[in-house]
Amino acid sequence: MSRTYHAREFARLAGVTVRALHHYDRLGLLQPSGRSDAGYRLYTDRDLVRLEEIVALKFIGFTLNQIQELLNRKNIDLAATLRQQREILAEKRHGLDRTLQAIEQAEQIVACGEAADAALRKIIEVIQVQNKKDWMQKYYTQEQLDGLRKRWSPEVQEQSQRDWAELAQDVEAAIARGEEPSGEAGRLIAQRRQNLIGQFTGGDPGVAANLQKLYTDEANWPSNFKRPFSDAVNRFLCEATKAFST
Amino acid sequence: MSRTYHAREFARLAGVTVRALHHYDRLGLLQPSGRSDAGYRLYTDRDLVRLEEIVALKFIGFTLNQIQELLNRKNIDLAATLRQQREILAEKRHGLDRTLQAIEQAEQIVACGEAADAALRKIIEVIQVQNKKDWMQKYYTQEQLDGLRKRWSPEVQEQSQRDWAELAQDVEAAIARGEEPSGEAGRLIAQRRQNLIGQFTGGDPGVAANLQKLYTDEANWPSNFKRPFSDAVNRFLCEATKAFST
DNA sequence: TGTTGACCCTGACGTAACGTCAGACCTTAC
DNA sequence: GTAAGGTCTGACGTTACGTCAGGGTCAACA
Repeated sequence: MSRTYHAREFARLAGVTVRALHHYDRLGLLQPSGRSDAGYRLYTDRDLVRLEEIVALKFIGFTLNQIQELLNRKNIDLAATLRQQREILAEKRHGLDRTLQAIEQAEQIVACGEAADAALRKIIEVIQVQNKKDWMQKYYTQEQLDGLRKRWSPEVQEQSQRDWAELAQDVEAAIARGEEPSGEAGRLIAQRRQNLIGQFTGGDPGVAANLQKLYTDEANWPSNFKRPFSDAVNRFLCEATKAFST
Repeated sequence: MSRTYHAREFARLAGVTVRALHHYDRLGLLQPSGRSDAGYRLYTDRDLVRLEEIVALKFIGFTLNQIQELLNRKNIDLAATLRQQREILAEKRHGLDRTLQAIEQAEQIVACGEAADAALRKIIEVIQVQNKKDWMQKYYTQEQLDGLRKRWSPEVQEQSQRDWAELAQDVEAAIARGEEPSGEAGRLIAQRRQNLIGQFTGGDPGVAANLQKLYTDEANWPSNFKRPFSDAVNRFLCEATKAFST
């Protein structure tokens, strides 16, 4: 009843190649039930079941090593395995989405008639922004991130970027005019800084604390992370804040 | 003005490793502008521009070989390049989506308390269905596929599958009773077949013609494509159709 | 001057999952 | 007997580097 198959026929049953069968054989992942006198591999229906399991697990993204472990250890928790694999693939898809966004933004720039290197720079920027995001997320709890996402729409974000840039300019101007951080100009600037930070934290002291932690941890910043202010501006801001912290 | 960088420093500027720089050097993808007396690689700001281009192109999914071609050939059509790459990535994401769906269906089966192999078989089934879809799509034009998608909801599809299965059973019964394809039973069956095909084609003669082409092209069917009817049923259907084709 | 520690070099091997020869053997049909 | 088609093993190629291993360089410090 249980007939045997030669390599080619058996391979076609599961939609793989003969060479793949050789490969699985050498790995010990699927060894044929027997050999003919001439040394030909002879597979059976039981082998087919195993091969189909292998194909299925490979399809959902496991490596051959993982499959070997899964199939050897007898009582696999398939539910957990599937969930874990689903999460990994979902993460991958998320990464693809972000890459696609980067390309789309670059295409926009090309469409606007900009030069090629401007578009490539845009991609680099998107990469860096995303790296930055990933890295910053480590500093906040999941709830804080959820709150931030609600509060921090792209428009708000852009406005905030402009506000900070303007603040930086004004600080430079103040320094150029020889103002002291402890003077009236310093007070105004410290206040504006307070407001901007408040906008970001949304009044949440936990977020504020973590922002502080992130900011003072400069030693651990990723290398290609550009610092927001020049040293001089930074010092002025610090001094002003110290002088007028309520 | 234009200072030079040693490997480590230069690598950090673009967020890559020293070993990657060695690699790009050997490939000729990015050769340092100079070497120190001791043989150390010396990179310049111009090298940095190139490295950043490389990183950007790599990020959006090009291989190093492709990048080399792109950067060497001077006037790249970046717009076309980006579009093409976007399409490739979109296709990849689509594949991921389908894999995720397969996992979710398998999880459902596990959640229903079924055994592990039932879940894995489900995955295999999903793979085969998708392969089948991909393969069948080659036989229809884009417009025909659009029309089919509208007409062919999952429910309709399931109903159709049941109808075909029922028809096959009735044919087997007719054969068992010794009925002739040219008899009254054959006429009824030929009519039911006509109706089912009409349901699929939606009356579109182009779709009907391509379905016919697909069906008669059995020699080219993928190997793991299971044929819908047994030979006997198939023959009966053919004869009946021939006898009563209007 | 010698030494330490931080860099740098090249070359060779490893990775994952097979594909692609190359050289040799088996089977079967005409 | 031979020609066609299937099978075997072994070796190298693929991608983008990581990881040693063995050996040189540079700056500072004792």
